[in-house]
Amino acid sequence: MPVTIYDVAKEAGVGVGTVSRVLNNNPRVSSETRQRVLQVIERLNFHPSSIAQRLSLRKTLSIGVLAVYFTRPSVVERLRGIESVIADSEYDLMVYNVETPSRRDECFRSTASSSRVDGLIVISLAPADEDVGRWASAGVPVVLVDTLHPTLPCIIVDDISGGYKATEHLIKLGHTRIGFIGDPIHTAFNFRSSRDRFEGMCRALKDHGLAFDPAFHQAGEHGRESARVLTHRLLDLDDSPTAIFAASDTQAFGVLQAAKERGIQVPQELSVVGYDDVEMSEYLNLTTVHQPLFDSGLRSVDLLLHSIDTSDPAPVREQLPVHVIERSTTARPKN
Amino acid sequence: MPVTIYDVAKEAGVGVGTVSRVLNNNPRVSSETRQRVLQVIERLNFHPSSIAQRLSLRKTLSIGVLAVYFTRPSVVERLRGIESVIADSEYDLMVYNVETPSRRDECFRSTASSSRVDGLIVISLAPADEDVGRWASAGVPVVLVDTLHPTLPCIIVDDISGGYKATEHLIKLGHTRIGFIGDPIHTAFNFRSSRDRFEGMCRALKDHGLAFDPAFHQAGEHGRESARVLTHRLLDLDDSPTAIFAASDTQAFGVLQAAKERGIQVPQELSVVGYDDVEMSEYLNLTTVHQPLFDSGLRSVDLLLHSIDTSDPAPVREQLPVHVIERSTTARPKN
DNA sequence: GATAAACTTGGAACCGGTTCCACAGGCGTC
DNA sequence: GACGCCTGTGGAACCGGTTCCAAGTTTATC
Repeated sequence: MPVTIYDVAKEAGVGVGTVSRVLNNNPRVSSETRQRVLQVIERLNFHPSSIAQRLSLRKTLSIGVLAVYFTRPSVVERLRGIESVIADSEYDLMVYNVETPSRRDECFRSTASSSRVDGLIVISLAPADEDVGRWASAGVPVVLVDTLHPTLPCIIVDDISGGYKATEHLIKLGHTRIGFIGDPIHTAFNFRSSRDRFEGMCRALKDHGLAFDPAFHQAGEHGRESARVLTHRLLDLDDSPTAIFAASDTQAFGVLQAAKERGIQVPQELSVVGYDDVEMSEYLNLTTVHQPLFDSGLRSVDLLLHSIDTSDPAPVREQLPVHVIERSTTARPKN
Repeated sequence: MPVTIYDVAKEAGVGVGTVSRVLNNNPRVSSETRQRVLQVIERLNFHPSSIAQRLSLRKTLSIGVLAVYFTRPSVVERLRGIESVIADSEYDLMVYNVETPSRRDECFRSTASSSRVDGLIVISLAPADEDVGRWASAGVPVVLVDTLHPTLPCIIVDDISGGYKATEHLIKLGHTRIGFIGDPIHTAFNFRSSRDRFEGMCRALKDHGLAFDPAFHQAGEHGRESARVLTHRLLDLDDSPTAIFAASDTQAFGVLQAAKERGIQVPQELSVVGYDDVEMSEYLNLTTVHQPLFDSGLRSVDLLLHSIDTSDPAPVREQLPVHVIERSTTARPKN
């Protein structure tokens, strides 16, 4: 039987309004009364029911984060950025992990029904106009990370530019036959990062007057093992690439594995560039494209909190910088 | 201005009780009335306020997870196990990340104040009797993972046995000079896993009649870089170890790095065993002790849900099995 | 000493659900 | 036709806070 504000009021000989004012540091309470109430609160070990507060304030005091595959290193890093801001706020963090389209739809729907969350951050999932409409009519502010929608604030990195820079790095080293390993063009979640990185690669090739051999584009399920298999396919080609750009570090690790299995020296015989700069990349000395994952999470919460406070869903589009980190998996080609 | 149950009741020409009964599939409603109410709900696009439900039911419908360093691969894997069960339940998942003792204390306290969460899972953090008392008096069921308390249900792996098995594996290969790299004896969070793994190691040595050289015990801040430095210290010794057991895979990676820096061949000149079997270990062919991280999360939610439903906080102590996975970082010593 | 202004305070109404109680009406039984 | 039982329904009370309004008290002003 928990202690309520009424118990405190009766015990202190005051009204509930006064107790509430004390709880909320409202200055319109005499310091004498405040002291008395505080003592009773202490003595009865009273803690206000946060559920009742939420109902009364019509705020849920929680922020939802909707992530795909939240165990992937890049997502974890974003989550850490998000958590670091929320921990210092009055909000709680609710995590929804999505691994299937049906679960995604369910989450999109349930977060739009009123009073689940005060705000929502969606990572790497592209909502349909219909979903956006539901959130809008439920009055739930939403910020997107690593994905776009015309009417919502978005935090993105310029994947096209990232792909461009990675490729340019290889071209400047002297590579002309560059392979690509990425996600399938059409994924269940319609991810665009791998596509955009490839697009950036194509532009860089074109700008430097290089042709792209369609056989050099290999796509398969995201993951190390799949990338390993695809790499073997690339290296089986007659005029195989001297460098491979992988759409993620995880996939780059698969490339390195395949090279090792064939006894191919990296970087002497094959250069490899990844994308994300996850923690393990430094350890494995992988040349990769660094993107500010932690910061992307951080900024998304900033935007969201601002959007909640001002109910001003300015469709900001914030683009964070990327740059190539040169380590030891890239070098001039042998000849 | 959201639609409430009163709007629905008025529109359908029934009482609020009837609407509530329809919402909760209470059979004591004539099918004719039910149809009418459902139509109105559909037409007004009514979604019950989950906050109001929570207040009324006196349940928060959410489960808290309190984790230290939730970006560590081993913690992430546990979280994934937890999330997979909660996603199928009626509960929401609230994540609290702890990186400092003061944040830990704040979280311990806030989760104990009533009506924050219906249940709590604590990962790797040892609560004091005082904290346990607060949760008990607030009526919040708690399950511990990877840590112990006499009056709470706990999911643990037997770290002593894990350390024993890892060491025995090395001894059977013929190693007699085995180094250890682990966390400091006293950490801010009083982690016991590293200590226990070392304890298991000592027992294995003793059971096989081997002495342990105190200089072979190196402890430092958890992390790859620190482990790398400590490894150099071990290898600088006159009679340096032929094998090193690291208290975690992350630390084992640091050991491998130091060996590489010295041009020491693994496993020919140095055997290395890790602990956790995180995803990267398979890739790096690290011999390690596998512990069922995903399952530990899974089981903890099972126990917690049971505890919530029956309010029977049976202080179960469930111990999950561990075993050595032999890969290519261990071999017979050179001589 | 009358009046206004400022400061405190109590408590009803409200947030939006759930649940229990009372009651109406239909039906079967003796 | 008196009684009991079952089904369906309305609505008040309740969960535990916040907030607004009215009223009481004190202080300032002339």
